[in-house]
Amino acid sequence: ELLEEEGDEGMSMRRVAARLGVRAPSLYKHLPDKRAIENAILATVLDEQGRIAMDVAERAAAAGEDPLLAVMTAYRAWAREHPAVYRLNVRERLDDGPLVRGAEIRSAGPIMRACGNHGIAALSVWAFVHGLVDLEAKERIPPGYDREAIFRRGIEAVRPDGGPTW
Amino acid sequence: ELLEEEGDEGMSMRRVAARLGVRAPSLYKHLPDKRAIENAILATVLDEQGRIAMDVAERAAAAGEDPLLAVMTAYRAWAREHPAVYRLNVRERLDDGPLVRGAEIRSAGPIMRACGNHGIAALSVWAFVHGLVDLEAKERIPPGYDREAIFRRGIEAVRPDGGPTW
DNA sequence: GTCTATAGTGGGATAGAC
DNA sequence: GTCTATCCCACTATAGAC
Repeated sequence: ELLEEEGDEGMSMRRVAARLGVRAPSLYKHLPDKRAIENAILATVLDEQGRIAMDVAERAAAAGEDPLLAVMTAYRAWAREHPAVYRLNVRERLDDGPLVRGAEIRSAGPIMRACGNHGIAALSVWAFVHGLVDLEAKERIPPGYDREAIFRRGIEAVRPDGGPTW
Repeated sequence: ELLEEEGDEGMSMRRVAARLGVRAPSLYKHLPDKRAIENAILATVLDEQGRIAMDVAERAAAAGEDPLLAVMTAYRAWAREHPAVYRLNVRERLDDGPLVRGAEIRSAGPIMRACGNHGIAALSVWAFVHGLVDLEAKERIPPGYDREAIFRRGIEAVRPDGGPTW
C-alpha cells in the first residue's frame, strides 16, 4: 500500500512502522532489513501476476481468443495499475534466494506457455512489452502515435510463427 | 564521469564540487539546481548517441549492410558502456525545455530514418531494444539463452516490411 | 516484543561574509 | 566567485531499558 500510495521513496521503515502502529526500530525484531520487505512484496506480487496471467489465458483459450495477447494485455494493465511495484520489480538485479526466484519463474510460466515454450520468442515478447510499458510510463512515446497499435503489432511480429497456441 | 564511476547515487552536489576543486554551495552560483546538471548531461549524451548512430548507419549503408541493425547494435553497445547515464536517460520523465527535448528528437532521427520513417515500426524497435537492454542489465534474461539471437530476431520481426532502407 | 534515544551517514539547498 | 556555517530533510540500523 505504501509503495503505491506514496511512491518509490515513500516506503521508508519509519512509514511502514507507522502504518503498523509501531516505531521503526521494532521492525528489526522481525526482519533483518528493508530488503526483506521488498523481497516479500516482490514474491507476493509476482505470484499474483502469474495467477492473473494464467487466468486470463485460460479464459481466452476457452473463448477461442489469443492467449498470448490476453496475457500481455494483462501484464501491461497490471504494470499501469501498480507503477511503483512494477518499478520495484525491474529496478535492479533481483535478490537471489528461493523466495523471489521461485516467484519469478512462476510468473513467467504463462508467457512461456502462450509462446508454445519457444523461449526466445517468449523473452522477445517480454522484452518488447516491458520496453513499451517502461517508455509509456516515462512519457517517451511521442503524442499522436497509437500506442495500442504499437502494442498489438509488436506482439504479432515477435511471437512464435504459427499463430496462437495454448 | 562521476555518474559512471560512482554509480547513480554517486553524483551528489558535494562530489561534483569536489571534482571541480570547489565546495558544493559554489555550484549554485552557476546552476539553479542539480536537475540542471542532469539535463546538461542528457543533452550532451543524447546528441553524442545520435551522432554515433548516424555514423554507423552511413557506414553500413555504404557497405551494403543493414543500417537499422547497425544503429540498434550501436545503441545497445552504448547503453552497456554507459549504464548509469543510460539509466538517467530512462529513469523518469524527461525535463521539458528545448535543451533536452531537442537532443531527444535528434537522437531518434537515425532509428526513424533506418525504419523508412515508419514511426510505429521505429518506436517498436526502440521499445524492444530498450526492453532487452534493460532486462539484460538487470540480469533478468535466464542464462543459457542466446541474447544475440533474441536481439537480431526481435529487430527482424518488428522492423517495417520490405527490408533494409536508408 | 515494544519502546526511547541515538548513532551515523548522506542528501539538496540557502544565508551571508569576504 | 568562493567560502564557512548551517538548515532541514531523510534514511537504515543499533543499544539498551522495560
